[in-house]
Amino acid sequence: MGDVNTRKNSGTAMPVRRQSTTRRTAAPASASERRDHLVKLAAELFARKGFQATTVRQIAEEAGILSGSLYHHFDSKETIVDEVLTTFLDDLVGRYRSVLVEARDPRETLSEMVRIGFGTLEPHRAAITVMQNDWNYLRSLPGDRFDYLVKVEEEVERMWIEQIKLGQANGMLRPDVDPKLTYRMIRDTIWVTVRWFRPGGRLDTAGLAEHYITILFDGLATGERGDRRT
Amino acid sequence: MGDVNTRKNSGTAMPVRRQSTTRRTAAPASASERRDHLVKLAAELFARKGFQATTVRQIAEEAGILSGSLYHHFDSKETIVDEVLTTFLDDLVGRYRSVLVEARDPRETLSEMVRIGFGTLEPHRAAITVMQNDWNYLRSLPGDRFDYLVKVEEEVERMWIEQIKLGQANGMLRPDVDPKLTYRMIRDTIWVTVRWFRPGGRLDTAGLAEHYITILFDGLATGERGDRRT
DNA sequence: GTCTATATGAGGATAGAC
DNA sequence: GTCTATCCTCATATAGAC
Repeated sequence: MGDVNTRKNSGTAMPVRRQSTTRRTAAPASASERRDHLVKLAAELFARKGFQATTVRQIAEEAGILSGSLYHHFDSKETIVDEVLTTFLDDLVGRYRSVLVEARDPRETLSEMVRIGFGTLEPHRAAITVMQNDWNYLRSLPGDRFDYLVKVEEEVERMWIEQIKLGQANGMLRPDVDPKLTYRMIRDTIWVTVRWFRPGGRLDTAGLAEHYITILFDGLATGERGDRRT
Repeated sequence: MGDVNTRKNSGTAMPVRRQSTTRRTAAPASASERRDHLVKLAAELFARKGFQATTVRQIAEEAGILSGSLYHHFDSKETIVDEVLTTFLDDLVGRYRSVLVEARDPRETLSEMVRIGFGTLEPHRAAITVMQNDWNYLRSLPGDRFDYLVKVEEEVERMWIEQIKLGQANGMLRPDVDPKLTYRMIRDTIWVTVRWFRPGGRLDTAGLAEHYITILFDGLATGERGDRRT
């Protein structure tokens, strides 16, 4: 104990930050890279088997070391999953923000946000999976370590809902849908895709995004209520 | 061991059945009821904490007995979760089938299927949650015990896709969306709702269903591409 | 930075008394 | 049908040598 271990939870309110590790002197970088590599390996295992079902022994084995050695890099298994999630969330929120500062019309902004969501699927597949499957469990752990999950979630929700309301206010979106409910459906639809999305399938994430945007804005119906069967 | 324990996995191909317990003689029914009650308690815990994070001791405690006593009713923790899931899936598939035999126009049938999905949210909230969160883990267990999850999943997928294709064939649904992809989006949107749906909120499940059906068929857009910003 | 060795605890499951 | 008592395994984490 007492090593390079805990890299996070220095913040309090705005939890999404980090990524630029605050490198002290002219550090060798390899330490950080090694750590990142371990986190990646762990993330894959967490995604495949679930956080709890993944043992530190398995993580170590994957890295070609013994479980005890892992504790030179991390002070606990929780710290690892913590880093998996914050890395993803930092990236996600950063992307959202950069779209929002450009402030186009709400429909275009919302489409862009959908594209961002699907766009994170590939680089952050493991993290998203962990978030989906282990959210409840992590939130149920004693302590406030994973409170930031809810914080980030709330910030993202505000971003989406604001755009939806803007769209309704200027007449581009139908006024009779509930903004919050609509947001949740969009959100869920995007993230849950990690369950079945595999790179190299018929559609890439960009294709997925456009497909979804089409249905979302224009609906499945053609307008015809006819039935000519054939 | 060697009791009333294993109640399932007698079948091979068509996995969804059971519920009518094949009561041998004129059994007291309370045995079955007791068992069902225990399954319900366990389901709630599984849903809240995750299958693995839930210990048999917790389940027993919830029931006011000791963990050893649980093994009078079930031969393993897996058997319990198994029963949680099959109970739900039996009901779900049964409901789908009864809609499909009535064969109305595809749009109406699809709407009805959406209603069914949301309709299971309340009675089967715990089971659906478990299925969402622990699917990967259960599937990763050694043995073929949970293979039926995939079997049922495939059957349900066929039902949906057939209706979507019918709708496209007779001109009611836009032909330029991918049926399988569309099905998945619908499916995911419905089930993932268990994450946040709580009975007694602003909308009941029927309201949720109508809200979603509206968006799904008619889309979010009004047609106007204008911006009057008020 | 990794190893060996091990503390420490918890979990699933069993046997047999009541 | 439940309890007591307990087995066995496997988990996270630690201490200190190399």
